This record gives sequence, structure tokens and C-alpha cells, in this order.
Amino acid sequence: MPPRQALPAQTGRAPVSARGARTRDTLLRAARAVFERDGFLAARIVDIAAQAGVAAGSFYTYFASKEAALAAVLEQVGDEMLHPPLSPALADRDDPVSVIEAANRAYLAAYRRNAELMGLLEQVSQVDEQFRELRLRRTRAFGERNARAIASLQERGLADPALDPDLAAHAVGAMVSRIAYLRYVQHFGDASNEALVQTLTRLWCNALGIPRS
Amino acid sequence: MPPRQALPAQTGRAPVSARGARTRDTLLRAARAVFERDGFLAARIVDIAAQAGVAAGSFYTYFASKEAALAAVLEQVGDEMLHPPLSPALADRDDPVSVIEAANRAYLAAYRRNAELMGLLEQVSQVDEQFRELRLRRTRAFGERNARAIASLQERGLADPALDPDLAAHAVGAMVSRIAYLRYVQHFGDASNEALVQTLTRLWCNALGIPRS
Amino acid sequence: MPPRQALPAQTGRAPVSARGARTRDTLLRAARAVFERDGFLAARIVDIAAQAGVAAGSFYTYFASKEAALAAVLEQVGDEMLHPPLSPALADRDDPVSVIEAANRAYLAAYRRNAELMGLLEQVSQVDEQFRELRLRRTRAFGERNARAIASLQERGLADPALDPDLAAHAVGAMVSRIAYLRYVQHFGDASNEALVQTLTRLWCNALGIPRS
Amino acid sequence: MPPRQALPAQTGRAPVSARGARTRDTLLRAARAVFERDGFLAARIVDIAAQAGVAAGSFYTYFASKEAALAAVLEQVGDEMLHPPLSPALADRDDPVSVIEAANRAYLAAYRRNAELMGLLEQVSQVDEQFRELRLRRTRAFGERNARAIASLQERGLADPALDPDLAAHAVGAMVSRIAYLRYVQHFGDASNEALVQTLTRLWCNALGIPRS
DNA sequence: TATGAATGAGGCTTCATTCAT
DNA sequence: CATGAATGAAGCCTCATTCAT
Repeated sequence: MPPRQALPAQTGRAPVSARGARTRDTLLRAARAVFERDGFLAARIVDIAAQAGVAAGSFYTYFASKEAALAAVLEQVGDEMLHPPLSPALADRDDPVSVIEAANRAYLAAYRRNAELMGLLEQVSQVDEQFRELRLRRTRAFGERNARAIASLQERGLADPALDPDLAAHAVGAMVSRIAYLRYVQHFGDASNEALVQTLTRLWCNALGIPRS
Repeated sequence: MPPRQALPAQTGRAPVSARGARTRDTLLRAARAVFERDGFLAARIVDIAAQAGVAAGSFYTYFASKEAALAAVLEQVGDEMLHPPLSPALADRDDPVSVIEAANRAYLAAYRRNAELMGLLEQVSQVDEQFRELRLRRTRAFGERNARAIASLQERGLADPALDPDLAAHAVGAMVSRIAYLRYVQHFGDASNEALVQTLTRLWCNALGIPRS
Repeated sequence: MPPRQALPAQTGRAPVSARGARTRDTLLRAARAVFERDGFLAARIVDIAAQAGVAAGSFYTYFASKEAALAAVLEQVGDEMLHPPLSPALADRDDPVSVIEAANRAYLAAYRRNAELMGLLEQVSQVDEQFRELRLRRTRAFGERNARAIASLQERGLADPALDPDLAAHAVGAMVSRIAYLRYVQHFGDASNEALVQTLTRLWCNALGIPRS
Repeated sequence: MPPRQALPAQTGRAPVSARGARTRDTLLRAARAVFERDGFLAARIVDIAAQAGVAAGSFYTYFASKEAALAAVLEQVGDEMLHPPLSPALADRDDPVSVIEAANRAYLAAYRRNAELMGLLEQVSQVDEQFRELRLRRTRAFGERNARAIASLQERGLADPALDPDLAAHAVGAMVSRIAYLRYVQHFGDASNEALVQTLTRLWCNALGIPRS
């Protein structure tokens, strides 16, 4: 059982028995459901426990706090989808545009699939320092990754050399993730997924000066 | 004397006397200060009143609730700065790029000036339905305005005709406002204001396919 | 200007000028209206003042407290109608039944006319010691008066001699006033005024053993 | 953690464990004691909890509000004593008078036993709509029951046929309950219980025209 | 006298977390 | 491990009354 220290998901105790593992899992699902339904602030431990069909006290057998439960829930989603990653393969392919398009398509699909959870993260990072920092760390990580890809494209003459790679990386990332948030969490507008993919990809490529193949 | 629910309180009325106007103003400043310092959720009426140097109850002479006070605070900032507006003059000028640059420069300056307040709005729109809607309405309004400007540029052959004006407008708007949020509210990165202006303008123009004059 | 000490209607100050007298009167009407509309507890000084078209502070120019205003309002009604009085002439007339009928008719009419106020008195005597005592004093006074009338009828062989005059007086008084309360304040049932008069009179006479003339 | 309005609290649920049942019972007794001592309006949750020896918050484990607690307290007393019921057997017995006397004796005894609670009901029905309606419903129910008994007596020639049974039922009921209120709640007069029973029974029988056996 | 702003004590209610069973 | 009852700190809001103009 590897210690889960990467995120502040300090559970109350690691489940020992098989029954324990099952109960923890049930609670985790319940927590996600209630968090998504009510938001983090409004979610009550009692409701989570009720939803899981256990007593309120049992919650603390597996999670040290409401925050810890949220951290555990957020772990499920994983890091890769939390920002539009330019595939690390970007620089290695002949056609950057289709790589970017694929990345955006994958990102938007994942965002949509986890829309409630993404909204939850958005909310909680406004309210809890711990999660705000988690969010910033991730933003930074993805920004750096994309910045490297952009720099590489610039070196190869495939991107506008006048752009600061770092700023540009964050900017196009922000554009995509924010649109995804508006569309899938706030249900803003009625654009189809494909329309979003096409438009964002074109804007992205235009912005970075990536030539259409 | 126990509190009473029977009738709507006549609280939050507009001040009649000059003294009243003065107190209301003091309270408004105090509210803004406390909101910015502690965030909306953590802000306590008592603190606002104390900061204003009045009794706790006096708060309710001018504001019906914490929400009402926040709404009043937010009104101060006004609508124009809440999203990067393409100047309506954009289509009428010879040089769209410098218009966009000026708009971005103005927007970022305003954002920076009101950074704490913008962060506050971000927070509260994650927590209070009323403000979420306010936010969405504004997003919509500015999106429509910018969409019209983009469409006009497209008609004049000055913007990429393949773009959906509406989506594109929201996307570039999101890009700029999000970067402003990261930089000025989250203190992310260390880019200078001017670097932001230059990079964002260039990204924006690239993205929309606006030719450099 | 006779001192009003009979009831605890200690006004803040006796009006001196004609204007003062007018304002006090307006406030009194307003107080009655608001008390009747909202009840004593829910009534707010601010509302009374607003209803009277004066500032809140002005209320205290004429009334020392909310209770004092109520006392002043209640004075308007006067003592005579607060319990069904057997006319003092009862013993002197040839036909007690028609005297009783007339008394009941008058009482019920007065009760109906002042229904809201009677309900108010009922409420406030449950909530304020001062008014509870006022109410009891009145009950006692009317009981004694009626008890004397009943005793007189007994002496003349016109009433059941087995009855305790005092208890009987209170009992029939309670019967009439309670029915009036149910009918006119609680809007209980749909009996006509005349039906009430007839039935109550008959019950009253039967109860006391007064022979039908 | 600020209070939350979002969802209905799951407060006031029925106890599951024996310990819970015990605590609820303790709180119920405490509530009754405090209500009777201070009246409903002046009673404070803190006092009830203190009297029960539990934390203030524990009150809400079993009662959703002060009103709910009062409702629970009032349930204890039950319906049968809230108005003088003519025994349903009245029409079937040979001697209506002794039936009435027994009913009045029982009623007055019960009233006296629960005097504080009856006063409480009187108070609260002046202040809370919910309890006013409870009161009226009960009045109506008992009125109808007694009305049927009176009608039956009239058919058998044992009651004054000129009386409206419904009005008469309410009137004699009001007489008895009001006297009980005056005597036992307001401590008005000094009549002995037996004197009340005798006088009220005689008045009642006289009023309805029930012949002395 | 009139105004209307300022005062401030006071009580309900919530719910994360603990703990005895 | 599970249960579910108990805890108790914390904050909003009201409104009768006072008081400076």
C-alpha cells in the first residue's frame, strides 16, 4: 500500500481488511456524488455518510477531514487532464496541427466527462488555500511542459519567434481550459464539442503562429 | 427582544441625511477592505462595522446582508473593466492592432488596480448563485460586443474568416482575463505588465488572424 | 389636561401645542392600525411612525414605550364593553330577559366593532404582565357587578337560588365573551349576529334560571 | 464554519439508540419545565439544554425548533382533556346530569393537573399561527362531539329544543374551559374544585334545559 | 418639536469532529 | 470497525430606544 503523500489526502487510516477497503470505496463514491451535487461548502459529512449507507462517525475512519476526502476524490481524476497538455510528442511529429487538435479533443472530452468535478475544483480552490496551491502547482507544471514544446517549435521555425514561450503557453492553456469551464460547467452557450475543438485548435495554432500543414 | 421573521426588514435603505450618506460610504469602504483582506466567506459583519467604526447593528441600516454589501462594493468598479472590451471603435480605425493593444493595456491596468476585488468576484461567483449569474451576464455581454467587432473585421477581410466570431470572442476574452487573474490575483509568474500587454496582444492578433499593419 | 394614571399609559410627554396634539393623534391611529394588522409583538415602532408619516424618533415624543402606546390605544375602547355587563337596571325592570337580551346584543355589537382590538388585548395579556393584570382587574370588576345583579334576582325569586352568584356571574360572562372572541376574532363558524344573541341569551337565562316572562 | 441554509437540516429525527431515546426524553421534560416556567416566548433553547444537562446544540438533534419542541410537549397531554367532552355515553344513560357532572369533574381535574401547560397553549396560540390552528381544530372537534350529544338529548326530549345544538355546545364548552383557565392558570378567585364542579354542572344543565333527575 | 441615524444586547441554529458503546 | 449521539464555537440579524442636529 503506497503512502499517498503526493496530495494532502491524508486518510484517517489505511483500510486493512477487505471490508474496510470496500467501505472506503463506497464513501469515496458517496463523497464525490455529494460534493458534485452540493458543492464543497454545502456538502455535509452526514450526507456523505448517509449516501454511503454508513454512520457519520465511520467517515472519520477513512478520512481525516472533509478536505482529505475531497483530496482523495480529486486524485481519481489524475493530473493529465487538468490542463490541455501539448503532447510531449508534439515536436517529434510532422504535423503539429493535428497533434494539437488531438490534444484539445482529448482534453475537452475529459473535461466534459468530469465536468462536475472540474467545477468542484474551481470552487474549492477559491475557498481553501491547500487546493488553491494544488491548482497553481498544476498550472505551473503544465505551463512549463507546453512552454518547452513551444520553444521547440520556435527553434524549428514552426512558431512565432516573437512570443515569450512561457507566457504564450499559459495563455493558450488558459484559453482552452476557461472555455471548457464555461461550456461544460457553466453550460454557457450551445457550441458543439466538435465546434469547440475546431475553433480552439485554429485559435491556438493561429496564436502561436503554427503554419497549417 | 427576540428576532422576528414576520415582516421584511426595512433594512438597507438609502441614506436620507448627509450624515447617513457619510456613514454608508464609510461602511462601503470598510466592507471592501475586509472583503479583500479576508475573502467573502471569512468576512464578518462585526469586522466590517468595527473597521468602519460603527456598531455592528449599523451595518444593517445600509445593507440588508453581506451579499448586498458585496453587490454595492462591486458596483463601484463598474462593468467596463470586467472583461477585455474591444473598443467599439475597432472597426473604424485604420490600425486594429494598436486598438487591441490599447484595449488590453487598459484592461490589464484596471484589473491590476482592482486585483483584490476581481479575486473576490471570482471567489464569490463560486459560492453564491446571485453573483455567478452576474458574472455570466457580463461574460455574455462582453462576448457579444467582441463578437460583433470580430465579425466586422472578418467582413473587411481583416480577420480569419474560418473562425466562429462568437466562440473566438469568448476564447480570446477568456485568455486575457484568465492571465490577468493568474498574474494579479494569484501572483503567478513575474512577467512585467508591458510583457503581458505585448504577448497577449500578439497572441490575440495572431489568433484572430489580424494582419500586422 | 387630566393626568392619565388610571391605565399605565404614561406618555412621553403631554402634547402642548395644537400641532403636538395632532401628531399624537395621528400616531395613536397609526399605532392602532399597525397593532391590529401585525399584532403587538410583530408591530415595529418604525412601522407605526411610517404609517403616521413621522420619523421614528417622534414616536417617543408622545409615548414612553410600545407598551405605553398600546395602553393609550386600549383606552379608546373604554371599560364598559370589555365584558358583558348586566345592565345595572336589571333588577329594577319587569322583564329581566329582555334586559339581558339587550345587554348581549349591545355587547356583541361592540365586540364585533372592535374585534381586532379585542384580539389584540387577548394577545397582549398573554405576553405582558401589565396587561394581564389590567384584564384580570376588569374581569373582576364586571364579575362583581353581575354577581350583585344575580344575587338580587335570586332574592326576588327570579333566579336559581342554588347558584353561587359570583361563580355564576363569571361563568356566564366567560361564555359570552369567549363566544364573541371565537366568532369575531377567530372567525369561527358562520352564525349570524342575531343567532348568537338569541342563543346566548337563552343559554344565559336558562343557566341562571331566569323565568321566561 | 458559517451556518448554511442550502439544505433542510436533518435535525429533529427520532432517536435510534436507547441512549438517544433517553436524552430526547430528558430534553422533553426540560422543555416542558422551562416553557411552563418562562412561557414560550421567553424560553431559550440554551436554558432548555442546560436544564437537561446537555449542550445547546444537542437540542437540535431531537427538535427542529422551539416550536417543534412545544408541539412534542403538547402531544403528551393528548386531545381528550383540551375541552370538556360530553361522554359519548351521555345519550345512553339514564341520568344525564351525573354524566355531565362526571365529565366536568374529570375535565377540571385534568385542567388543574396540567394548568401550566394549558396556560402555555393559550399563550402560544396567540403568537404562533400553527398552534392557533391546532387550537381551533380541537375546539371544532369537541364542539361537534358535544353538539351531537345535545341534539340527541333534544330528540329524546331531555334538552331545550329551542337551542341551536352547535352554538350551545360551543357556548357551554367555552364557559367551562374559560372558568378553568381563570381559576387554575390565572389563579382567579378562591373557589374550591368541588364548588366549580357543582356550579358549572348546574349552569350547564340549566343552560341546556336538562331536567334534574 | 421633528428628524433619522446609531446603538448593542441577545438568541437561534449549524455542522465538523469526537467519543463512549 | 461501526455506530450515532454529543459537543460547542461561531455569526447573522433584529429592533426598541437614545441622541445629536
